This record gives sequence, structure tokens and C-alpha cells, in this order.
Amino acid sequence: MHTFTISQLAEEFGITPRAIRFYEDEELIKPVRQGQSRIYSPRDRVRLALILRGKRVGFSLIEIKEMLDLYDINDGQATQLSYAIKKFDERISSLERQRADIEHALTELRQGRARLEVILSEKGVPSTAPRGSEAEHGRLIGYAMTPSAHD
Amino acid sequence: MHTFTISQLAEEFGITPRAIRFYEDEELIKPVRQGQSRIYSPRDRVRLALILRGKRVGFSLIEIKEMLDLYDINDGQATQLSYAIKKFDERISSLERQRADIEHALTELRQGRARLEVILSEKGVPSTAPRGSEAEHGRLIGYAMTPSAHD
DNA sequence: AGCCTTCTTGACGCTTACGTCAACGGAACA
DNA sequence: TGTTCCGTTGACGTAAGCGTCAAGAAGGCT
Repeated sequence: MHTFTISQLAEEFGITPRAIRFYEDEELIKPVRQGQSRIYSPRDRVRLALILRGKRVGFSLIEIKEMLDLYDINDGQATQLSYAIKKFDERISSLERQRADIEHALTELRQGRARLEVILSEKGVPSTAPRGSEAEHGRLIGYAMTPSAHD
Repeated sequence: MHTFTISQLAEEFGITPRAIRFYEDEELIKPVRQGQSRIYSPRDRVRLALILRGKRVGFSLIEIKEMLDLYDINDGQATQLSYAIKKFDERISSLERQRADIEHALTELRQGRARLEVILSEKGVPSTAPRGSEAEHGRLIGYAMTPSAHD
């Protein structure tokens, strides 16, 4: 079966071996040992990909560990399963909210960009190609924005 | 005009005064002073909301500060405007990617949840109401997942 | 045998985003 | 006047997520 060294994975994912060892310290991966060297299986590689994806969407390593542990459950008791489902639901809600936040931020950024384009072209320098919608005048986003972002 | 104290804003947004003062140290907000006390305007309040939204979507305080500074530009030079547009584009790309990651994660979480439901009901305990799609058998996500999450 | 490269295990350092005292300053109220 | 609440400014502490040496083992090349 195909295996990987730590630096192979590090290069493939654009991280350092140090980071990967750290994930092992935190018990997110457990590669087998050949002598004292670490040997990573395809399964370990997938876990690493999941770790990095988790990080990108804003999870802490501890949260990622919890989720990976949940992924590994396939013989749990009913109570454990219910707990897992609850965890998943929490995670889903959190992510849905994060997605909504990102939509908001994207809308604002696109408007801001359009506004900048207008100012720029008004100065007689039609440079960068426009990317989104039309723009209006007035101040850049800012105070007009609806402060709907409470917790 | 309506103003706010630090603890009013802290309570409204579910954070501590300490955090708000920290944002001031990092120059993300600049409330006026009445004697030695801080007085927050509605504008400051909106900035605070933007800071928290930025945090939720994974930006660092420094990045948030940069963006807030960009929002404040309305008389910049052409070169500065171009730079700002570039920054916006980078931000937009980053956010679009993050959104895609979240979509992936959500899909996987929903599948995982469905799988857990199946296992649970097979055990004869039809408890929680299903939330999304159908489910299949086999291992929970895990190794079967396409490791497409590279950088 | 000597050297290079890649791996290992500590161990300390650093940044971010605050928490947590400590000590003090005013307004308000009995 | 004393106490009780806000508020303030340091200053130090902390958790997360690694970076960065340091020092050594282990294999391969010449």
C-alpha cells in the first residue's frame, strides 16, 4: 500500500513537518512508526486534508479533533450516537451562520469595490475591469450599513 | 445624538469591556473622551459590529483594521484606489474560497448526520427528526472522501 | 570511514486576542 | 463622609498554533 513521509505530506499540503508533528501531539493523527520515523497512510493523508479544511472554515484543532473522532464512530451506543448527532447539528448551525456572515461580507465588499471603481474612473483612469454590479455615490458602506450582526 | 458607554456596547454585543478597549489599543475604534471615560457614537457601534462580523468570518484584527481603513477612504489618490481595489479583490477571492470550503463541510456534515440517523434507527430508537437527505451505508465519510482540499 | 540528507525529540520563543488582577478616579446616594 | 458603582490605566497571565534552534539517530553515497 502507498505510504508517505512527513515531508512529502508537508510539501503536498503546503505546511511544515513541525505543524504535522504538532497535530500528532494533539492527537489528530496517529501515523505508524517504522523504527522511529513516521509513516503516513492514505487514511492519514485524508485526515490531514480534513484538518486543513477544518482550519480554513475556522475550527480550532480541538474542535477538529472532536469531529474526526465523531467520524470514526461506527459502533457507538445509542446515547453516544444521539450526542454525535447533536454535535453535528450544532456544527451545521454554526457553519450556516458563518456562511450567512460571509454572504453579507461579500455583498459589502463587492459594493465597496464598485464604489472604488467609480471614484477611480471619475478621476479619468479607467483601469481595472469592473467585476460586479453598479455603484452609487456617497460614503463607502460604513455607517449606512445595517448593524444586524449581533450575537 | 445618542451615545453609548463601553459596558452598554459590551453587553449588547456579548463581549467584555476589556475586548473593546483592546480593539482601541489596536486602533480599530477611536471613541471620544468625556474626561477620561470613553463615549461611543453610533458610528463606533457600527464599526464594532463590523469588527465582530469580520472575526466571525475568520479575519484577524489587523486584517479587519485594514478593511475598516479602506472603508474610510473617500479622497484617495488613484494609486491608493488601485491598491484598495486590489485588496478588495483579494478579500473577495479569499471569502469565496472560504464559502466553498464551508459548502463542502456542510455537505459532509449533513451526510454524516444522516448516516448517524440510520445507525440510530437501525438500533430501533427512532428519536431525533431527520434533517436533510437520505443516507447510505458504510463508514462515516472518512477515507472515501475525495481529498480535493489542497492549497 | 566520512559526509549528506532526512528524520527524530525536546525545549524555548512568539503572536493573537484577550482574561485577570491591582490600584486608582469620579459621580451618586444614603 | 463613607460606600457603592461605574469607569480608567498598567501589567502580567494564558491558550492556540506553530517557528526555531539544538542535538542526535539512521540510512545512503562515494
